[in-house]
Amino acid sequence: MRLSHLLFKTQKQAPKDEVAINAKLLIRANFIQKLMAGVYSFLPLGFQVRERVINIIREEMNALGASEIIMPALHPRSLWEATGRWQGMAKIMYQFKDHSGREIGLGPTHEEVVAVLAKTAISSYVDLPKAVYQIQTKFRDEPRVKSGLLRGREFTMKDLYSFHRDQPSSDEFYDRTKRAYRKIFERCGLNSFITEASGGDFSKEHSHEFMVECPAGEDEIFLCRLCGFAQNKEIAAKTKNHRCPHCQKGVWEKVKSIEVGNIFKLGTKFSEPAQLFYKDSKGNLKPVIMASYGIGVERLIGTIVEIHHDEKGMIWPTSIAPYLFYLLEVGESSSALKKFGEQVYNRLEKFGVEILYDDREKVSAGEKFADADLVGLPWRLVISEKTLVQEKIEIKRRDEKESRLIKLNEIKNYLKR
RNA sequence: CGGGGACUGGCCUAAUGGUAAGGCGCCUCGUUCGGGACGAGGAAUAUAGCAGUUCGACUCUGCUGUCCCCGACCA
Repeated sequence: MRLSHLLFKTQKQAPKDEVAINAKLLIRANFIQKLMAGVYSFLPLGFQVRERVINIIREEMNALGASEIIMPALHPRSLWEATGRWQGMAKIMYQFKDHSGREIGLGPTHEEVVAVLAKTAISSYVDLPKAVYQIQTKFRDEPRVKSGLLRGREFTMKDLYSFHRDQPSSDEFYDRTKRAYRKIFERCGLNSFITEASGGDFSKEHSHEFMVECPAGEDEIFLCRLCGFAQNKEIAAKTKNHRCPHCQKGVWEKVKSIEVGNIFKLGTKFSEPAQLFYKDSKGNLKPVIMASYGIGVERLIGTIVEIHHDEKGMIWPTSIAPYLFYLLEVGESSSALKKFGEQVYNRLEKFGVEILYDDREKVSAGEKFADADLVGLPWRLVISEKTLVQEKIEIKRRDEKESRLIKLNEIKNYLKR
């Protein structure tokens, strides 16, 4: 991709009212643009990141055996009346009337809708277990939007719902999903802690939150680095000597963190109101056991920026970087140099190398270097008089200082995501 | 929802009661060419909105809006 083809315009200074690092960097680098509080457009580079994150999530969901669907954002009031959540979630749910006076809500979550949907698909124990997920826009009238992408009003959520005959089946899938979630976050360059939390409205049992330790986080959790046990501060056990209540050995430490995912055992809370029943092998009608599992895509992206950056800009994990290479030329833009740059770009592009070519003219070398750092692709390729005479290119990792010269065909050693 | 702060061209900042100015960015020309280069020239839908005080308001007062921060809230 040529930089000149993108909507690309960086800013030296972030808008003064932005405090959150993720907002400052993503806006400066033109990955996103704020339309209103908590509502963002994703521009070409931001869109690429979002797509890559979504693909990782999708791969892990498919590996679980879940199938992808997509459900509407527009929900009728009646559906939400059945579970009592039209009133229960009124504060956070956008609710309005359409032209005919029909009452509509914008979906903040999809338990109600998915339960109805499952009614047609599930009638017998042989239909179970099943799991479906979607990657879809959610709307929540958050009382307080904050921290750039970390808490918005319109955002993409991957929500997974599983359906089971009984609790053991649900528990087994729940545990597999737990592992899938950790893997997703790990693939995105994040170390997450599985944290016990209250079940909220859903369940008396604990739910689990996936927390990433980060000073920008709005949550506080207690965790033990020794055994990995963690609880959020609402339910955290009081401990003697600040020792881990689980292993009794490690320090029971309080840290700031960001919730990047959460999972709930729903039991029959949604299946009963929706009359989602199945017949067991003896012909008895039983309510389906459900569980739900969510990941906020934009929040995940914001978290990655909070964790992976330096004073110059973002440092994207290779797995989700918008492109692998940032190619630029420095030195006087003699025709030979420019020609070599074009040649290198065209050859790499032809080989399918994921490369972003800073082909802007009348832009100083310093500015290109600064933008390369800000955008934060894993590798920077530089072409100059020095490299031209040797018919080589200079390569440098974004997070390392040293660069070296390689022959063009050696690029194949750097293609791995 | 309670509290606090901010609001001047696309972005940052100056003018604190008296001609709305500068930098980045943008356009033109020239010189540069390994870390946000330099010179000359140019353009711009800018004082958030509405009232009020005043001879005169970016500046003071009130109301409204928007954004940010702290707290509450967060299936």
